[in-house]
Amino acid sequence: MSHFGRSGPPAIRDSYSLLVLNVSFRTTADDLFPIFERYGEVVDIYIPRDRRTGDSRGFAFVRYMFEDEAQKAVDRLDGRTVDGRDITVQFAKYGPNAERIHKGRIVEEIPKPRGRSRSHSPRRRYRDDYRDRDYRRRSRSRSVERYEHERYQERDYRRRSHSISPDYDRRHVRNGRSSARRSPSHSRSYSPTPSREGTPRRPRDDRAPRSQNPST
DNA sequence: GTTGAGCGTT
Repeated sequence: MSHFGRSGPPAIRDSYSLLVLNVSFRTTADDLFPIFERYGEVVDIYIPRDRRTGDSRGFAFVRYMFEDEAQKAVDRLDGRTVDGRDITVQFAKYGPNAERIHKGRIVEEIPKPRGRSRSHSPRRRYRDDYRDRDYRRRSRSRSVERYEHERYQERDYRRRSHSISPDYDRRHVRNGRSSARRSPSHSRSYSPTPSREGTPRRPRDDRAPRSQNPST
């Protein structure tokens, strides 16, 4: 019983999740199993891996059945040296579901949030406070900028990946420009994304200025 | 052969 996740992840609601950071890139679940298993019964261990390379991202998730064992593992394994690197063990959380997760485990269940409790709306206060700082505009603006930047980098990266050397190719075109004309038909096939020709260069520019209605 | 803040299912 060394392979976890092969048979599918166990019940999350019945297990505590621990996040192990700063682990080696070559560290596997089998390596962490005997280490975490000593402090409690590990129900599942999962290590996210890159879809491109297939290597581990450097962190893993370990699930315990009881919080006592999980807490002990965090206190014992946190800061411990594994595979030559000092790992960081702490309780994990499921992103947006973190609200329902406490100490890596779901503490509250929200089956039907339909009931609108006007008397109980503590979250609304946070929203108001967030808006008061006017950070939403700045935050979104910056996020968009970063997103555009990442997209550009990804596109450029793929293009370069297609060619061995962009400089060489560019210089080659300068000298042997007729070479490209020699095979115009093949030039089409070399296009990685032929559909991009008909794609507008500024999609967000078309919907931004005209359709913008801040006050409704 | 490399890297190092983070939050998860092929």
